[in-house]
Amino acid sequence: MKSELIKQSINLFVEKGFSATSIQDIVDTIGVTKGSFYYHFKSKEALLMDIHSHYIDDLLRRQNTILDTEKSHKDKLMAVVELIIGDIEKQGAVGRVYFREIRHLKEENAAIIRGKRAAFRDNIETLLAEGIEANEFRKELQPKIITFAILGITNWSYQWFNPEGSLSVKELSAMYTDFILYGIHSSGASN
Amino acid sequence: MKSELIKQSINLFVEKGFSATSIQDIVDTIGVTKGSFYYHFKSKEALLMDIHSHYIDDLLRRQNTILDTEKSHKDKLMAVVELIIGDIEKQGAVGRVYFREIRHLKEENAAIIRGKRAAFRDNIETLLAEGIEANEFRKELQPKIITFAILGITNWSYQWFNPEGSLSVKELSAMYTDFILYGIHSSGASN
Amino acid sequence: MKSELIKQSINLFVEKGFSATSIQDIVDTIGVTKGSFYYHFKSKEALLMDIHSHYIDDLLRRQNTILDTEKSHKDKLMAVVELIIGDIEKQGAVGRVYFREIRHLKEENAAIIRGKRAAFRDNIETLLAEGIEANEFRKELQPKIITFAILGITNWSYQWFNPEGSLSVKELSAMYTDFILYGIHSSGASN
Amino acid sequence: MKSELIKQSINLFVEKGFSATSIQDIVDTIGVTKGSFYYHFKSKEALLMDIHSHYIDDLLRRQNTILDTEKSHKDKLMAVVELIIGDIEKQGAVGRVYFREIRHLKEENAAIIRGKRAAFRDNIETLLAEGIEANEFRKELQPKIITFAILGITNWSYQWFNPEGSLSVKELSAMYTDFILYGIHSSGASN
DNA sequence: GATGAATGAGTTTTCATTCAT
DNA sequence: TATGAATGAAAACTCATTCAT
Repeated sequence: MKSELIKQSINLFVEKGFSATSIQDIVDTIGVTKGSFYYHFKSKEALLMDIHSHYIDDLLRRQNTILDTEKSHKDKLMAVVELIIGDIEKQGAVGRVYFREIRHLKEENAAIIRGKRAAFRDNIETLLAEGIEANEFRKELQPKIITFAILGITNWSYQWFNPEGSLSVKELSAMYTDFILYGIHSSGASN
Repeated sequence: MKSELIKQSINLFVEKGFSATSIQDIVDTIGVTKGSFYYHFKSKEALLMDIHSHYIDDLLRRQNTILDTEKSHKDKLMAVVELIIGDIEKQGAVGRVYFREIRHLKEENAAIIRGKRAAFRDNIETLLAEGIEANEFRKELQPKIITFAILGITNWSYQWFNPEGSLSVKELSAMYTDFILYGIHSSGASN
Repeated sequence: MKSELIKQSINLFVEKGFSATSIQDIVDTIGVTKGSFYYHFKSKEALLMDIHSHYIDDLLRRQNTILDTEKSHKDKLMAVVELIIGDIEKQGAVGRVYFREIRHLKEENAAIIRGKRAAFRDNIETLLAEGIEANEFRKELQPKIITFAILGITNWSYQWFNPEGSLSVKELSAMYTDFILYGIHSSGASN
Repeated sequence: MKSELIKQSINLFVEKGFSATSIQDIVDTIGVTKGSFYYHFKSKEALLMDIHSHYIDDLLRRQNTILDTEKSHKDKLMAVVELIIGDIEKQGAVGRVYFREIRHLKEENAAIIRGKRAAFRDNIETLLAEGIEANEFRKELQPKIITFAILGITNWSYQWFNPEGSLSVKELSAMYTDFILYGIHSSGASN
């Protein structure tokens, strides 16, 4: 029931936004009462924090697995891009909430999430820096800025990409990987 | 006074979000009463629409100037990237509202804005398609998808880039242009 | 209208207690809406503070007048006792709220009221001390403790005394003055 | 466990008031669940009634012992004053609840408690009347009113007296007995 | 142009109580 | 005896909007 509340609230948050979604809206979708909601969550903000925590924790765990498993820096980067974009299929809605609603967490919680977001970003930045060192990526790149560019590409796709359309998640990942790589690869040649 | 209301509301919308900002919050910052607000705006949503309209109209106008003025497709693309990123300096706050709060427009108005957004996007898509045709860009690219990638890079920068930091708007534009070009340019070589 | 809200809320607070009285209860008695209440008061606690402030400020002002006007310490004390008890007639309800509900003020406000209560008490204590000095009252008394005893007598009367019964406010004051005096007067003889 | 619930609830009622204390607050202090509470008490009001009943029954029993044991009316009165004030030490918290929260009993129970309060008061009134008859106290006193004065003195002390301060319960009783006596005693002379 | 007062519908949250296990 | 989950009613408070002046 708690997980049902989370699931439905995510859909509503995507559709109407966090502030514009009322507890009443949420409980109505599964036919329980507001009291029930507050049995499971201390507050509306606590629910939002729950959503954010689970999402980024899961993402970080899988990112670490990739970094431990893949061999070349290029492969690592490709896998991370696929990780983010691949999620649109199963967790697109959560992702949209995650990218959009962090400002409705109270400062204390926002700081925790921002810390984890930074860790996720730092992992990419380090990956780029090491790839440059290893001559896999272009020397003149600034890892920090390129990291933001890559995240812009992947994260923005949550705003427009419909995985049920004619383009699959796999195909989009491939295109974006190609786009990113042949901008940062030390040789400028395409495949 | 109307423009003062717009200016202050933009700041508040950035800080707290549209839903979480009350008319009272807005009028308090300039020391007038709610009645005054309703003399100038029909509703809270009308104010939001006003902000959206001016922003996208201005952007479209400048984009068209670029498309009419610049020569090569490469130069056109570079200028459009600079247009978006350069705006962070003077209109960063409006941009953040524009990217974030469209879902609080009523459907009728949202449709208008979505139309103009699509026009802005289509212009880039067309530019890419023509660039491919003209052999300036790689043949195998899908203009529509690459457009989203480019917009991801530029629009996402509104979320993190601080133009008062050590990196200037000019420098960021240059880096991103380079990053984009040498991923889409038919020759893979960097400058 | 603001004063009407205060008046009715006092009656309800006496009857049901502060916590058990809802804003709805209050506004219902004068047929306005909750919104109106919150236009005039920032919160329920602010209303309670308003009641407390006015009551004690008025009391202190009148106590000071007495201390400045009356001649002997005995007369001053009698007048203060009459002040407190006499108020039951016109402000009995406010007094009952004042004595009972201070713990529902937020700490910040409670401290202010406690300060003024202490001032009122200190004035009596000083009066007693000076009366002892002047040989009007018994030497062995501890002014501080006797002050509490006197306040106990007068304040407790708000809990049981009905000024519309067979005993008038004047008569009660006289009885209590007599009771107090011939316990503290240096001669133990009654009149 | 039942007695533990009573003990902790008394502390909370003193601190926050009956209405402002939730069942959750109570059970949290001893680490059980609300269900447990309702195994032991039919309702929140039943708990309050339990507290009131035990307190006044105990007080009445001890008052009767005093009335049966002590010889002179003066001694009886002194012992009753000591009884009330002495309780601040061991049962100060219950007393504060008892004086303050009677209005949260349902009418049926409030009537029972009011009856017992009246009995306690009547015993003092009778004691005074007999003392007057026996020439121990002043003829012109109205026993009923003086009873309220005495109760005012003693009961009010629950609002300010800290038995852990520099003044002991014994000392306070002595002072108040002296204060009361040499106001009502037929001879006006102090000890 | 601007204000002050009011509204009504809605918001988040609390809480005494119940009950199957 | 005790718990965990749920309820329903009500609480305090907010807020976009209106309107007479």
